[in-house]
Amino acid sequence: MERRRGAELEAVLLDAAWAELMESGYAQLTMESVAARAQTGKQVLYRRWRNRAELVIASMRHHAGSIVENVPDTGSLRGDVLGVLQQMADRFTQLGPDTIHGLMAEAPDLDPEVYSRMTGVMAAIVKRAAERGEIATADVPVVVLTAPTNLMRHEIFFSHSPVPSSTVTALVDDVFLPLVGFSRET
Amino acid sequence: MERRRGAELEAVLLDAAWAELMESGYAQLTMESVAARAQTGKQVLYRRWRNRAELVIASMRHHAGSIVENVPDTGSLRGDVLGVLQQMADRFTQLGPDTIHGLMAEAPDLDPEVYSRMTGVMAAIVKRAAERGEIATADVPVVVLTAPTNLMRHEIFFSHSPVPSSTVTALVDDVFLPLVGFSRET
DNA sequence: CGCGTAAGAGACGTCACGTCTCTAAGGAGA
DNA sequence: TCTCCTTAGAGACGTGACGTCTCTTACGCG
Repeated sequence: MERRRGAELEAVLLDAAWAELMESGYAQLTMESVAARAQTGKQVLYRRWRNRAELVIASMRHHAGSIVENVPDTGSLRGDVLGVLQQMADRFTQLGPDTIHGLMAEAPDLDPEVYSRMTGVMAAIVKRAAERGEIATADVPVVVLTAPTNLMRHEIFFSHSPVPSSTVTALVDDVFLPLVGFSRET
Repeated sequence: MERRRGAELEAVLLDAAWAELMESGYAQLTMESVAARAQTGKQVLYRRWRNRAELVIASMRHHAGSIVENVPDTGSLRGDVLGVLQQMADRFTQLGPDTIHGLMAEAPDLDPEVYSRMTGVMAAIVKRAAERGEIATADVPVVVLTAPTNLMRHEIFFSHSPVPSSTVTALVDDVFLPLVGFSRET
């Protein structure tokens, strides 16, 4: 019997967790079920992660890169913001609300850094827009900068169904753009 | 031994659940602990609520009335919106994030109605403001109407500490009022 | 005054948790 | 090539809470 080790084994574990998550959802995912799917023992999991939440978070990170490394650059402010929000929507509707809520409940110390990340992304987008002259200034209150991503996150968390794209465009056109003094033409 | 019944007993149960929630938090609250505190058996709880989440929600409703029944009327748009947001903040910082997240995770069908409720509250406030002439029109996109309360809810859920009042005022002054075309004087 | 509903109490089976223990694989070093 | 040491693979184990069931007994209703 080939015995897996190190990084190879770890990848198998994370894949097993991801598969379990996609197939049965967070509530059904147990350390036992992941171990069984990976054809190993629970101890192998507990050696690496302290609990279910950490395992699942690691598996999410393993499975998909971060939005931060993939900031859209469409050439227009509107396009960029839509791109970011759409990425968030896609990312999380894949998971479903029960995973999100479960994780929140079990991982009290889920990086606050994760949330502030989006602030940086939005700041970059706004800066570019200002340089292009689309808007007057990149000097925008933080609360405005984070409004679209926060509202998006709110939708994701509280709507029990995938976020419709009409909501995404409304967030951009009726909330964000007006706030940064972007006058709509068309 | 006096045997409690009906509404009297129910109140005792809800109070016990609330006390347990305040004292130990949602994670520590078990059907057993509530039953013990109320000096009764688990069956009495299960006869009324299907699970922990339903019990806790009932206990929250029992303990504090709804914001809807208490819409602020300060005479100014700004004051009214601040009032609503502050009520939300107070309400939920009392509970703590673990209760919120726990409930979300365990009560998948937590009334969507609960969220849309706030839309009505905000609509009423805006309507009054329009009638007073503070703003040009009460015809505001839903996404704008719900922006402040949704952002507030977002803060409550994701900040692990009480929401500072500076955030509350920023939401009103930098996001909501500009969106409804309220020009700040001072 | 007798009946029926539900309170009070707790036993019970189940499930997943997280810990522990044991055997054996297979890489590193001599 | 042999030995040692880490750790994979497997599963037993104790614990805690769940939600169900059962039993006795209080008490409101007719």
